[in-house]
Amino acid sequence: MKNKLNAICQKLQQSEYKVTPQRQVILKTFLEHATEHLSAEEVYNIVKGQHPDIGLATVYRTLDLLAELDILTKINFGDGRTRYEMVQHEAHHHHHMICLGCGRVQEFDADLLESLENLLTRKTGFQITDHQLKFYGYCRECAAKSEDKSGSGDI
Amino acid sequence: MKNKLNAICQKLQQSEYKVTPQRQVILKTFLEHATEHLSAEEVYNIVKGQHPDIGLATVYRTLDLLAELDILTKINFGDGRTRYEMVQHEAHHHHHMICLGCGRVQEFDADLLESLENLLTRKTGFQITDHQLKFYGYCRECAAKSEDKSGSGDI
DNA sequence: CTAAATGCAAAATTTTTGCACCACA
DNA sequence: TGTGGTGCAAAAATTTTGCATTTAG
Repeated sequence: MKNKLNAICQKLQQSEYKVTPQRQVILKTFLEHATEHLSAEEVYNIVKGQHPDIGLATVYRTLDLLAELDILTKINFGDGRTRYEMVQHEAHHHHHMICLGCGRVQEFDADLLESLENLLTRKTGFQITDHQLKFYGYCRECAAKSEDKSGSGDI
Repeated sequence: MKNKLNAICQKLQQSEYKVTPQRQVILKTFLEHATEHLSAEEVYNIVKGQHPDIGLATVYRTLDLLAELDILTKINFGDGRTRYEMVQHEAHHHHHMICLGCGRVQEFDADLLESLENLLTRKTGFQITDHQLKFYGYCRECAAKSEDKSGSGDI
């Protein structure tokens, strides 16, 4: 974990950006919440614990910067705020299953898209650098609940 | 096209919603801009031509309603506003290729995800009702442009 | 030392809400 | 005719920006 933080700080320095304590704390937050998809405000609240007088604007600016540097990715689950997660370059592509019942977001891995990407590039000339796949539906628990009601659709 | 509008209006009536002129004009807008991905404000500006004293709030409320009824889908391309497009139940699932150079959004069809969905449901119990796949990269034109610069990465 | 980064507060944007009035069914 | 829908304006929520001050390199 420390390694990763250092690696990213080096990346910052090499890009002529300064490694400020604020930026470090924000990065640490993402490393320590690797499974979550934090919004700017959530990051802000977590970070205030370790760096009480940080400003929300700094959080926004840092998230923007880190996304620009391909250290974070923006994601949007449709809840009105932009969320961020660390890019895992080594790891397999992972995607999201968003439960329409309880709103929980599960992840799964899949590299099955690569052949599709190649096909698309051949057919359209579009050079793909990244993809994002989301499945919407109902998680096991919510699916079980709505079976009780044996309804034919929305409540 | 008229058929489709009528079908949707019936769906509204059956759900005990009223078919107001505002709702009709908004629906017509989506039928006439089938290839675009309109935001609330864009819809509002288009619709004001035919119904000058419509309110932006009504547009938001109508888009919400239509999304709830599964007539529209919300999409988010990361430009800070929610966009909408008509759901095409008969048609194949289509997805988006978003150019990071010029921002244009192309579409493509693919049903290749179905086997993946089945696998996931078997493994996780997650009942999938919909999916969304986005490819990010560079369209043919932008890819050609950046080849000139023969750069090794970001500018 | 100096350009970049920060904090604060104000502004800009997008979306939601309260309420009196209107109109579809 | 009555309830759901609408317009307006105000509020809420999220994100961006200007500027004086601080700080990393």
